[in-house]
Order: sequence, then structure tokens, then C-alpha cells
Amino acid sequence: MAKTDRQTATAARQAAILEATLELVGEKGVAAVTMNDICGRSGASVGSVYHHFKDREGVLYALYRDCFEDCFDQLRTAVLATNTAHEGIMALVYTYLDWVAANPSRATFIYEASQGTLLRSYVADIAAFKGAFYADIFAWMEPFVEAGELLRLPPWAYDAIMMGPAHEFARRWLGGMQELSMPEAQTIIAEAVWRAVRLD
Amino acid sequence: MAKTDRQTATAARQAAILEATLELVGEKGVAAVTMNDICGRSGASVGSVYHHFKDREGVLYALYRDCFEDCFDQLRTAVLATNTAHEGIMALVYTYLDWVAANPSRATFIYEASQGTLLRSYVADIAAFKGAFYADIFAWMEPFVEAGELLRLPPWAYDAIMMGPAHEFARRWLGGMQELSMPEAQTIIAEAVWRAVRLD
DNA sequence: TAATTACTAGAATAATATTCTAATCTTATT
DNA sequence: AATAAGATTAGAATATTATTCTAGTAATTA
Repeated sequence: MAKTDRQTATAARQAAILEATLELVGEKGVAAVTMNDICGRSGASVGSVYHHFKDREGVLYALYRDCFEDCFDQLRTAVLATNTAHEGIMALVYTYLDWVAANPSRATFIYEASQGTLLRSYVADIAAFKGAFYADIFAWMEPFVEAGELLRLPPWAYDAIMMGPAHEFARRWLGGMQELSMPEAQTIIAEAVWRAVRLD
Repeated sequence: MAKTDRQTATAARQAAILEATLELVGEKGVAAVTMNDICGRSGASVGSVYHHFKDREGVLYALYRDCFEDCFDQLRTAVLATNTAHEGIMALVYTYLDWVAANPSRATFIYEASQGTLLRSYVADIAAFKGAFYADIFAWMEPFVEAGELLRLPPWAYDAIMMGPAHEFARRWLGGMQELSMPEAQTIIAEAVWRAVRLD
């Protein structure tokens, strides 16, 4: 079923709006991006933007979701491809920080938007797709936990312990501290996480 | 030198404005708090608020600073009172999460405001007082590093590794997941951090 | 007491998000 | 091909909000 002209045009316009928003957010930060900015940069009229998205928050949510999906896909692929607990944990940290380095404006936006009440109306949806991702990761971990290679912890604790350090570093790196060496950080953080969760 | 009437009145008004802002931020999130809200809740007129603070960002910065100072004071006191590396690391994590549990709206606000570009004009000031805090903590750690009890790492790595997991947990706990047990989290996270940074 | 400075008030202005109405363009149907 | 239906666009009108401005009041100082 080939796409109609309208369908491709619609997709293109929505993509243009989101792309413009991402650029602007990278330049001025979420809080400073106005609907006018978005219209100007994307070439869409006010009416057009409000036709495709419910409101400003709707635009931001769509962008948020796109960014998250991109990141999650890479993490999932990298982790599920490994065969040992150690490799998997390493892959998680390394791949995440690779993604951050490769997509700084997306990463910055995710951190800006995750926090706070910017996407208040969408918390349920966000929780849903994050949950789906973690379910995959937990499924990957379970055999290693069962085999006594990884600590058994409540689910929220894996998130905090395995991703907390990388997030903390990424926030700082993105916040203008890019002279910090990403490869060095990947090694140090991944090994620290491994020490925290390995069992033997 | 006793305070004049005016000085106490000024301090009271500024405190009222910040207190109102904290309440509002707790109720609706930073992004949704308007100057009108702040005036209404605090009883100050528009002119008064703008007399005491440069602009909306200025109000938020003052509140941010107050919150941070309160938290830092407690952490510093708790950590500097310990005598072993293990006790110090435990105190850091436990005290921080105690503070979060005791001051949920302040903690929420700090997370909302640290991220993103909300306090853009004040990044330098913020970096300065954060830096002063970390300097104290590093000074406390140094002897233990020297003695081979704690890993020697670049400074940014201590922050990421020691505080990352607690921050990650706190963000989630504050974001409506308060059924997660804080005491359990304190134990699990503090021990994980200890495994990550101890040397012997 | 007079002058100065700090503070307050709220109307006026400016910047923004959002809504609305009327067009135009695409697709499906005949 | 003509037409109807729905999707999309445009931009003016409205509403909300931050900020500025002007004039006043109260406290402090000389």
C-alpha cells in the first residue's frame, strides 16, 4: 500500500516541525523556544502546527518520544547482542554514552524534558514506553541473576545503580563540560557499575 | 547592630515571596507558576516582587540557592563528622536521601531547576557554590584515597559514581513513586556505591 | 524637619500561546 | 471529469503572561 501524496506531505511537515524544534531547543533551551520560533524555522504556519499537534506541549512530547525511541533501540540492540553479564553491563553503559555523544541535542532535550512538569499531560504514555524498554532489559538480565552472576535487586534499583552514574556524567558533559573525555568516562563508569552489580 | 524595621520587613517580604513560590512549584511545577500566582500567594504586588528580584528567573534562582544551601549544609555536616571511608560514603547517601524525603518540594524544585536552561543567567554562580561544596567533600576523601581505601578517580567521576544512583532514585521517588521504600533504597544504594568506590 | 532612599501599588506595555474563520488542496466517489 | 468530504494551511483575533513604568507611601538619615 503505497503512501498517498498527502500522507507523505503530512509526514514531511510534521518531521520539519520536530526537526526545527530540536534545532531551536539545542540553541536556546526548551524554555526559550516559542511557537513563533518553531513556525519560522520550520516554515509551517501557526494554524498548521496546531493542526498537527495539540499544543506546544504536544510538539515537545512528539519530539521526546522520537528521541527516546532512537536511544532505546540502540541500547536494546547492543545489550541483547551480548552473551555474558559483564559484556551486557559494559554494552549498556558504553552504548548509552556513545548515543549521548553522537546526539547531544537530543540528549540535552531528553534531560530537560524528563525532569519537571514540561510534559505533565503525557506522564502515563511516557511511563508506558519506558516500562516496555526496561522489561526487555530485565528479561536479558534474569538468567544471569538466576545463575548468581548478578545481584538480585528490586527493579528500580537496577535503574538507579546501572544508569545513575552515566546519567549524572552525561548531564554534566552536556552542560558545557565537553572537555571531559567521553572514552575515559565510559571506562571508569562502566567498571564502577560492574563492581556495584556483580556478585562473584 | 540590631536590624532596622525596614530590614526585617524586607527580609520578611522576600521570604514570603520565596515561600509562596516553593508552595506553588510543589503544586503545579515550575513551568506553570506565573508571576501572578506568586503575587497572589505571597500578598506582594507585582512592583514589589520586581523590586526585590530582577525577574522571574531571579526569584527562581534565589529559591534554588536557598534549597541547595540547606541540603549542602546537612551533607557537609554529616560527612565531615565521620571517621572512616565506609562511614563517610554511607553518610553521604543516607543523609542526602533523608533530606530528599524530608524536603520533597525543595528536592523536586532543585531537580527541575538544575536541568535545562531555567536558570541560564546564573550558571556561573551555581557552579561556584556547587564547587565549594565538592571541594569540602574531596578534602574529606583525600586521606582515604591516599591510604588506599578509596579508588583514586578524576573528580567528576566521584560525583557521578557516588551521587548518580541516589539522584536517579530520588528523581523517581519524587515523581510519584513514593510507594518505593526510602529506607530500603538507602541501604541498597549506599552499599552499591560503597562496592563501586572501595579499594580493598 | 527635610531630604533621601527603600519599598509598594497597579496600570500600561510587550511578548506569547492559543483559538477561530476562511480559504486551499487531496482524495475518494460518482 | 465533477463533486463532495475531509485534511491542511494561513493568518488575524483573542487571551494569557512577563515585564516596565510612573507615581505614590513609608522608613531612615542628616
